[in-house]
Amino acid sequence: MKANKARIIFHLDMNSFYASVETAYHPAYKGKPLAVAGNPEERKGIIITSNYEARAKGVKTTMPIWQARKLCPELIILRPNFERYRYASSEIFKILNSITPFVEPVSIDEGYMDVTDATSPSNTLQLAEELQHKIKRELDLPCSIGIAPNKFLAKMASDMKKPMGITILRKRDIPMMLWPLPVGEMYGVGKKTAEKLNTMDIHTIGDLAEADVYQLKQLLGINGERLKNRANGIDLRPVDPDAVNEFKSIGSSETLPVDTTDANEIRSLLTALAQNVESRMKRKHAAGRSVQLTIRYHDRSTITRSKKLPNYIEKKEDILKVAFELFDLHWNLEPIRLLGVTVQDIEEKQNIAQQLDLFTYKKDAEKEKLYDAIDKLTQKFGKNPFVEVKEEVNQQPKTSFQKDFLDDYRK
DNA sequence: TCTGGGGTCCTAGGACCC
DNA sequence: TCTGGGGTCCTAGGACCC
Repeated sequence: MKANKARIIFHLDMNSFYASVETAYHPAYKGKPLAVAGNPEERKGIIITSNYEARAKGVKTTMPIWQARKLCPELIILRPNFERYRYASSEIFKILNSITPFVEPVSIDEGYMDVTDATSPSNTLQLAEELQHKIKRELDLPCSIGIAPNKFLAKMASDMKKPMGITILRKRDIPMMLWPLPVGEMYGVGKKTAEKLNTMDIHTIGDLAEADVYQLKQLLGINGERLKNRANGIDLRPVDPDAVNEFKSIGSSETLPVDTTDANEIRSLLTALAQNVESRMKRKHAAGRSVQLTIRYHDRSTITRSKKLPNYIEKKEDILKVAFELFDLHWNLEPIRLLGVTVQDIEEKQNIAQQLDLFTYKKDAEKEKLYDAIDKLTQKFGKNPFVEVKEEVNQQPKTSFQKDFLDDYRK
């Protein structure tokens, strides 16, 4: 990236994605109010996505189904079909990648592209139109595209015209297009932050742009400064195609059909959650060093309890052992609404091969071999690299001496 | 008659070490 | 008889986003 060249960033946002995919599969639903929702027999029966016809009747995401039906009796409600959405998503990103390798997926239905070197400024709008039409033509899916010199402005721009909109937001457009918006509509400002900003008499993005940075930092910490910069159109984050692979946690949670205190039910749900986490970790060739348990009680109060482990783990049994341990330690015996299991501090296995090789196979023969090696190397180097931890070798090399030892041991 | 499930990032306090 | 200051790691919770 040439430093002096202004970037051209696209933010592409699929319009009511799940609902649009369903309509593409069932053309007969076109033009009718439609929503994708969980099981209406259970309380997870809430609206996940609705199309524009349904939104016009007041149907909104997270609304319970019974409420949506009241607002819109003719609403077509479908169960989610995630394989379908994942497949559509991968087809979309194939199209984006055919234009430039600088594509950063942010979620299943949204991504950034750095097209600086894939187009010239005079052809940018045409490129966006072609892209939008191609996705519509080939997949029958509508999207909106924001075009701007950075990610934040592109994100705000893609939100301005929906569905099937294309919006250009240049630096010079900021005072007219961005500043009049309520501060709560800014990406990164939720309900709580908006309330806090209101106490500083900041109501629009323009107010935020000229607010005192020290006061903002007092109110919001480091985020205060960042938000002020964004409001002024400053955002230097690069489009990072690898970001999608740098996940840090994998978790699974589920709301029970009814609150429970039944030990068997709890055990079997935790087992299923651990199983789910294991298989997704396997798919991503990952292992993790920390397990977190989430308990949501009948009154929706939620606690999280976690434990950092000496080793990377990947197996269901290992995850489950820690989850049960945390559960026994922290459950207050109140009825439970939701349980969750998450593995954190995740690494791809190829990056932790050394530790897995050396430290998780430490049992028995492997351990003997290791101790022999330590003895031998202690003589060779004149000191024991693990002098303080000989009985507990489950740790990463910290000193260059320990690292040398590992390198030598692996030969 | 209510509010899912998947994530990321930041903050703050306590333990521990120097 | 009293007790600094900095740094890192771990844990829990909160805010936000899709």
